[in-house]
Amino acid sequence: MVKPRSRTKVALSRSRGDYLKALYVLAETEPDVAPSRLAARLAVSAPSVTNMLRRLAAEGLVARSRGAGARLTAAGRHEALILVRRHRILEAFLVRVLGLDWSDVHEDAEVLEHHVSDRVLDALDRLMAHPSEDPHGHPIPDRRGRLARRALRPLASLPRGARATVREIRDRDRRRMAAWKQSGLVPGARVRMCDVRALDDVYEVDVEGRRLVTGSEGLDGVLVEPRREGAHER
Amino acid sequence: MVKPRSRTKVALSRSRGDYLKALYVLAETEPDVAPSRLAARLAVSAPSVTNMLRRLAAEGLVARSRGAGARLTAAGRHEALILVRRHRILEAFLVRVLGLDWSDVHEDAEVLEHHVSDRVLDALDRLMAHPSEDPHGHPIPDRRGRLARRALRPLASLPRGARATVREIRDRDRRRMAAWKQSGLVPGARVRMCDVRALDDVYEVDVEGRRLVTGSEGLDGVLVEPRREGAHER
DNA sequence: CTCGCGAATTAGCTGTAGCTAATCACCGTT
DNA sequence: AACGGTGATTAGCTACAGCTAATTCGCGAG
Repeated sequence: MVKPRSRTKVALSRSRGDYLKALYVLAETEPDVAPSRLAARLAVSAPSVTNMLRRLAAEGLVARSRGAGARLTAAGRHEALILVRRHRILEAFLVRVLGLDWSDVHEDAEVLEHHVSDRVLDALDRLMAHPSEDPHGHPIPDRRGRLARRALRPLASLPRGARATVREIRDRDRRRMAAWKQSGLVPGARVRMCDVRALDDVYEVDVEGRRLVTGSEGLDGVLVEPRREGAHER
Repeated sequence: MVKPRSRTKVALSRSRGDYLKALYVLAETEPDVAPSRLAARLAVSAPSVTNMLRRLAAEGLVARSRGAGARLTAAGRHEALILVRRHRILEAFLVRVLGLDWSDVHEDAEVLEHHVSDRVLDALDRLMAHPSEDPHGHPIPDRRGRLARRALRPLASLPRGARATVREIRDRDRRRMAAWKQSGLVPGARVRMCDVRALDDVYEVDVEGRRLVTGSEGLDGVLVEPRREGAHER
């Protein structure tokens, strides 16, 4: 097909981008990403990972030190963030403009992020007046790939009685996402941790007035920003 | 990568779709499309065309009779029309919603038509209240691939003094398209053929009150619908 | 210090879709 | 009827990105 130029600004292939994004995401929990983790996340075989990492390393996008997995270089991280930006702008568009379901737009954005031109992306961004967050509450990196960093904590980590506001929903499974949406756990929702029984792994959370009782697994991926006591009660 | 299943509804690859669309368009001037014409239009080599036609024939999308070029089967024509529908809906979106330039959206639509899901396409269509034409005046096939056929004629074929309304702008070159836009030759524009000097290949056309003098080449691709004399003067 | 296990890598294939170079086929002249 | 030229096809390669099977590496246990 067409020749994908070397160093120049010619947009990576679908696969390359997916690897970079996965490296970016997985690096959050562990900076050195093992090939096996990449293979699992991308649903490809281990040899495929080895191969692709070799290519990406040759292009200066990832660094590999023997025995210590792979990590993004500055250039690689930049590429990843550009893709994250595209993804989130697209998700915002799909939900806010096209009215598609919040919990269901990931796949479409995943495909389109690799194919939409900068011109179209900018137009989408403009149409929405440059949103700062996607529909799941994730901040959108700016045009240069800079990301506002926020101090959020898992909902399950709130002490009994604490109030907070849901800020981000992190998950790749639309079924769980749909369930959260159902129970009101959406960005902006105000919550209060009513009861924590860590031994039984049971959490009782007040979500905008409705009572949610669930195990910690059912809260995994919901990030909140604690609210001061005495702030305006809803 | 992923396995592109056989007969089932799994959307053709980028290349396959491009061949089908080219066959569809080229068949308008000559039903049997010679491989060389395909090669020229798609900017690929002759052997590549032979190869791809073999594959498409094996899938029942094109028919090849020795010595007589290729033509779409009913199935192939349907696929082509579905792509045409996607393309035109996308162009309409890019212009009407995103405000991109009329003469400049072809390339983006060309890429996106292969990657947008039906769900998103339908949402775009809905957002625009199911447009019947794209920004160049081309009718949009319906969901089943049926296309309203219209009787239009080339602007250059109008006799001296005839009045008409521009309906379609057919061209793949954005420079020419931009030039037409500049001179007012856009779908809906009312024109009158003031003078034809066929020998010198000079045409003088009144476009919404402005005088345009050009050779026939400068009008090629502008299709009009003649207006009755005595219809309401502008 | 060696063994074995699991993770990583190498070897070698598959499929898509492009390419060039070489060959073949048909058609109109002479 | 033979010849040449245009255009189509075959042969054989390249690149990407995946795969399985086989091999190697590194590290902890004995």
